[in-house]
Amino acid sequence: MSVNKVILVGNLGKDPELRYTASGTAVCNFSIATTESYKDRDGNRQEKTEWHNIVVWRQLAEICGKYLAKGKQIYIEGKLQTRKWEDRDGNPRYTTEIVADQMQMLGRAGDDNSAGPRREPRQEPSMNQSPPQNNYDNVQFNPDDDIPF
Amino acid sequence: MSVNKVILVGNLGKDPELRYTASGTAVCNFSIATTESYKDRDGNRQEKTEWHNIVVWRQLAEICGKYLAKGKQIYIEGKLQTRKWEDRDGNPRYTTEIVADQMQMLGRAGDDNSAGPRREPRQEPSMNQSPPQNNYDNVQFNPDDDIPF
Amino acid sequence: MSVNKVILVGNLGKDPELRYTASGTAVCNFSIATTESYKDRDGNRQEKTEWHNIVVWRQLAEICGKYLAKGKQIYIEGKLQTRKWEDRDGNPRYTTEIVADQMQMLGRAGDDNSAGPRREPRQEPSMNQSPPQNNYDNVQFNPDDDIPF
Amino acid sequence: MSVNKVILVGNLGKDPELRYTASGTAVCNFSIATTESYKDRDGNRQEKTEWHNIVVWRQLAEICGKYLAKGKQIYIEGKLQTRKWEDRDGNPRYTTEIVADQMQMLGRAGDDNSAGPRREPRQEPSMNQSPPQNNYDNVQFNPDDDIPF
DNA sequence: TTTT
DNA sequence: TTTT
Repeated sequence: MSVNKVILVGNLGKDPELRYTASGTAVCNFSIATTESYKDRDGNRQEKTEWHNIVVWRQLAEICGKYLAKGKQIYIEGKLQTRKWEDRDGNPRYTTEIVADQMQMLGRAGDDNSAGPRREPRQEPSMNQSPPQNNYDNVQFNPDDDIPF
Repeated sequence: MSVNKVILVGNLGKDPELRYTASGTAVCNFSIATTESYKDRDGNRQEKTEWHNIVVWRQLAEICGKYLAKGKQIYIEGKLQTRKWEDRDGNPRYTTEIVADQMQMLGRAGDDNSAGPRREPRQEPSMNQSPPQNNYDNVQFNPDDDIPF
Repeated sequence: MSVNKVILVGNLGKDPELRYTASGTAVCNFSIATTESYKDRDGNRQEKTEWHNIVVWRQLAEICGKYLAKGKQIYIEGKLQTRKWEDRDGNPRYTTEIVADQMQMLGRAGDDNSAGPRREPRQEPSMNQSPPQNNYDNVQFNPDDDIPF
Repeated sequence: MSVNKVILVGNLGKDPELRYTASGTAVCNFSIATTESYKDRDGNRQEKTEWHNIVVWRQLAEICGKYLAKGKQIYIEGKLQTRKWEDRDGNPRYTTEIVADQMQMLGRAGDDNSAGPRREPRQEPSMNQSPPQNNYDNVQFNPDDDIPF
């Protein structure tokens, strides 16, 4: 009885990060920027950029890790999810992410947005970054789990 | 060159809060829940509820303040916006909200989702709540501003 | 490299029609109305209703046949598809439908939009209707086919 | 109490056609293709292309007429509308179009999807084409009308 | 053909 | 941190 849907078209700010949970499930993180232009009260054109944290799981994670790169323009469809975590002082903190289940690379073949792997899919060495980076180490997925979030 | 769109169908967790900026612009805040059901690894049906903070401005804010109420099911369309604020220790904190520009009340006349004002639009007494409540007092809008965010 | 998405919230004009292809694949057809209100040049409020033909396949078709009914308000997500057929004079004709892959019943339990089967899922006796009714008799699906359209 | 929304990312099949109603309102028509790939029952990758007729009004029509061209990849957001017309034998016919209110050119500067006017906005000489081309000649709009469809 |  |  509910709908939770996000649709974004934007550009990656950095290369995506592909990782694996302890049980071997692929997860890919990256952020994309959307920019809105508007006129301020003086009639001058201004821009406002919004950054969105994207999480992708399983097969689509592998594809994102393999084909996406900094600067690429993509279409993302997914759902909003707010994740709770604790900062170093044990205080509760919340981070909102888009859990994407569809991704389309935009632009046409021949430009930087063309198909074809950009590089060897690079697995990130570790996950010691401070939040909002998720640490999935303590998540005990089976690789074939139908992960519900 | 970008798209930032959120579509939600969910139910209000509380009555909406209608306020006005110092310059008289109406702003309405409320949160809605979306619930997803899935089967866990034991095959049992589980539910996961997500809460979304909604912000509405100007005329639509007045409508939301007047017609929405706790429990009502609505359709929301808007954009994602992450707002930065400081906690009491001066640390940067971020809250993600949906700035809605379309709202539809769902359900049919005769149920609790019917049309007709639920009450006198209630203006909240103050805005001294802790974040993620936005404090718009220091925002100097003109009422007719084309507020860009 | 493309996106084809339709999102509708509207009411069924009639009970849905559930059928099966020769190979046993369930297909459900119904139409929903969306209504837009606007002001004409005299400032009078006018309404314009749009009718949308919905097609649903397989498991979701069974659900729609079982739970939907005339008047119910639903959320539909799917894709646009234009189907070519021939009228009685052999002229080519085109009908645009929404092939839905997600459906949500709206409203809350207790009203007419509540859950629970409305009746025995009724299979339509035949398909001798004139277009835009699709005649799937000559479609040779295997029940488990991953029907691509 | 309803929602009627279409979201497309696709490529123009031809240059857009910019026209004006008798009262001077700009209207732009073009079609875009979306392509879906799937595997047939033999496991072979197949493609299915869908064509969508787009109608844009007023200021956005001028922009589309000026900047869009055959082959360009765009994002379109709008609503479904089925228009009734009569064929030469006086039989009723129906054409479904997307009335777009948002358009974004995709891809990055430097490729064929770059910004900058492609040519002088070309006004089509006449509108004697057979349907589904709309003939707006008998529509009596005032240029500033808030055209409701 | 629905609904408000 | 992107892009225009």
